Amino acid sequence: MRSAEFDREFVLRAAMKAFMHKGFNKTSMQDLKAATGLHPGSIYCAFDNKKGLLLAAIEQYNLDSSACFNTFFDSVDSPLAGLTRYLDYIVDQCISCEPESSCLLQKALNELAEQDSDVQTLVTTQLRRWQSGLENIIKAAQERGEISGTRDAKCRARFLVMSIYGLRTYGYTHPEAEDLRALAKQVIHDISV
Amino acid sequence: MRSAEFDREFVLRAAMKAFMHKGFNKTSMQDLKAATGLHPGSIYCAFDNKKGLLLAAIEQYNLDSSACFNTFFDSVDSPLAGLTRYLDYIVDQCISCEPESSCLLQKALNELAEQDSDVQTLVTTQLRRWQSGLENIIKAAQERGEISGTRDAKCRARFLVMSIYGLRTYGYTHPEAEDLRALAKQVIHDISV
DNA sequence: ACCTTTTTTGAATGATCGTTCAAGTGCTTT
DNA sequence: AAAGCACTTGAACGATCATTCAAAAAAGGT
Repeated sequence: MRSAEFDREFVLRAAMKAFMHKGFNKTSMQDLKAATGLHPGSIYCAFDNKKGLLLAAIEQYNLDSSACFNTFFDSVDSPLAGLTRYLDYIVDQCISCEPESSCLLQKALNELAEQDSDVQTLVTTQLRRWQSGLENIIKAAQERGEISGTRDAKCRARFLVMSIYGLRTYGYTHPEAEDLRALAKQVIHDISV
Repeated sequence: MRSAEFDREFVLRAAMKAFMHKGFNKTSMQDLKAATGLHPGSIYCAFDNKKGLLLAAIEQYNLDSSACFNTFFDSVDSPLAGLTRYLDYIVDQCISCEPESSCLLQKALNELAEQDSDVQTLVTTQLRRWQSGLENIIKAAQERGEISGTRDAKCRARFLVMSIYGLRTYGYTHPEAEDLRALAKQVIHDISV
């Protein structure tokens, strides 16, 4: 046996960035070779094909961003404050206008979900996981009385996911800090009441 | 002089559909030839190149959907009722899961805005127009007392645009009528209060 | 130290891409 | 009716695409 030389996480993060910059179809194997440092043969050996690399990159994206997600709720203070910080962070990403700060799941969804059922299935699974993470936070906030119980947590989590999608898309055309922060603030308010 | 044989609107609507099905990059000139019935030479003669056809299709999309938009507010009854019907219509589109019912502006934005400034500029312009249309409706609703004046119309229009983006994206992963209708209902409520 | 096994390498492949162009076709004007 | 011009046609172009493969390199097991 001989173990692979390349660092899998490094390669997947590089591929992630490449896909976020140009989208799936516009990113060529040459681009991926340049970004990852892997020759075509190695990519095909490790990930089957270009789509396999995308699927692996999406999984890595989910690992990374769920780790990031958790940092907002690790500390001991209120879940609602965590949500507020989380939305602030997303607004920061929108303002930065860097393709690397966009959401790979959303990009893949818009470009490929209607065409490729593998991508559709994987992205849907990952997004459901994220939504249920949000649902738990909301539930905790409701138990603390920070968020009203007039609507159940699942419904509120759905609204939050929808709003974050919307915020990111809106940011593409209108990346102005003040307005995006006001939108985020209203989302937090509408979630709480 | 000799006038063009093809029906420009028909061609642009056909191209629209093709782009909505596969996205810009994945739609080949062969696809466009099949969809529009135009040979490559005619397309290049009339629209310069593939991107030119996309830009023209986006403009046609805007004409069509702003005409459609107006039908929801032509009648004499309340602007708020119009907004409700409009959101219902968008939810219907989400539920149908037909690529032709998606939003070309949103697709183009996600796939190309970060890469191509012509597309970015055109889409941003069109979206601003749509937003200001919504703003006028909201203003009218506020004058009638249907929507509270605690927040200004521009801010509410922004929130509505954001929510509709979000709704459409959310629909890709979760096209279930009941849940989407509940989300739309909450959006209308949050807009009004 | 040698042999097996696996990865890496990078050139080559056939397919398909967007685009061009010269010949053909048919209005429109004179 | 004839001539001119603009549009249509569809084959051909070079470029680039995702993918393959055989040779070279390197690690592990004995």
